[in-house]
Amino acid sequence: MADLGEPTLHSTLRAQGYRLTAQRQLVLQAVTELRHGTPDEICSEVQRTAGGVNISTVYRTLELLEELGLVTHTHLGHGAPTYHAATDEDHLHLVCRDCGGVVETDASVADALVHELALRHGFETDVAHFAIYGRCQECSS
Amino acid sequence: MADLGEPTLHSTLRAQGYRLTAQRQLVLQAVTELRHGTPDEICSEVQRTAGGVNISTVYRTLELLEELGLVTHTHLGHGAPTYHAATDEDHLHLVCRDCGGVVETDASVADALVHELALRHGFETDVAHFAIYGRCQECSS
DNA sequence: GTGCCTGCAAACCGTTTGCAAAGGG
DNA sequence: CCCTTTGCAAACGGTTTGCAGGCAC
Repeated sequence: MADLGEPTLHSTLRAQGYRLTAQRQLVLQAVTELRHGTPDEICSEVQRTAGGVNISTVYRTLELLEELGLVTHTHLGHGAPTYHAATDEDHLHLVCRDCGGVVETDASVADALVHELALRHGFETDVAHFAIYGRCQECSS
Repeated sequence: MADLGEPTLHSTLRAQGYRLTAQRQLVLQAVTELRHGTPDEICSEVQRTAGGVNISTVYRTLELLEELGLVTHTHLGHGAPTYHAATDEDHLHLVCRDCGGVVETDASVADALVHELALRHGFETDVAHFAIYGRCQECSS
C-alpha cells in the first residue's frame, strides 16, 4: 500500500533511527486527546490502557516527540509545563495572578510584538512557549 | 528628623505591621546589587556579610518584599526565577532556545500586545513576568 | 542477536513546612 | 514580655539519572 497521507509516527521515528513502541504511540495519543496535559496527567491517561508505563518513560518520550516536532510545551508559571500536539492550533495562554485562571487566545494578538522583536533584535519569537501573566477582567473589578 | 524622602524599608515594613531585621535589609540590598539573582545567588550574596542566613529565610523574605512591592520576579524558563528590585527599569528578557542566552529589551516593545489584550479580553498584562522564548540572531544564521 | 528502549529506584533541584529558639517592638 | 521572625531539618513536587532486563528490528 502506498503511503499517500502525512507521515506516520512510525515513519517519522524510523527516519531518525528510532523505534516504534507502544509507549510512544500511547503518549502521543494521550497528548492529543488531553489537549493540555502535564507529564503527570499524560502518564495517568496512558496508564488507563497500559498500566505498567513509567513516568520516566513519559518524560523521555515527550522529549523525543518534541525533538521530532510532534509536540510542544508551554510554561504556565506554577508547577509542570503543559504539552500540546503539534497539530493543534497555535494559541496563547493568559494566566491571572489573582484567580489563577487560564484563558486561551489566538497567537495572532502577538503579531506586532513578534514583528518588532525581529526588527530590533533579529529575534525569532516562539510566542506560545510562555504564558502571559496579568490580571483577568473579573479580578480587575 | 523629618522623613522627607521616599519611604524607607523600615517604614514600609512597619506600616504593615512587619519588623525590620538585618536579614530583610540584606536581602533587599543583594537583590538590588545583583540586578538579576536567583534565590540561591541572593542567599550567597547575603552570606558574604552574614554567614548564618538560611535559604528558607531568603525565600520567605523575597515573598514578603514582593508583597510590599519592593521586588519582582521573572521566569526565564529553566530553573529558578530571577529577582529584580522594583526601582529597576521595566525590561523584557529574550531567551534563546538554542544557545540559552538572555537579551534584555525595553518593555515598550510589547505595548501593542498589552493594548490588544486589554481590548479583546480586559486583561491587564504584566509583560515582564515571563521571558520571551525563541531564537536569537546569531543562532538563526 | 544487537543494541535501543523500558521500568525501577535513587538522586536531584528548587521550594515549602513544622518546630523550637532568638530577638525586635 | 509578647509575638514575629529565624535557623534547622525534613518533606515536598517535578525531573533526571544509572542500571539491568526486555523487546523492536
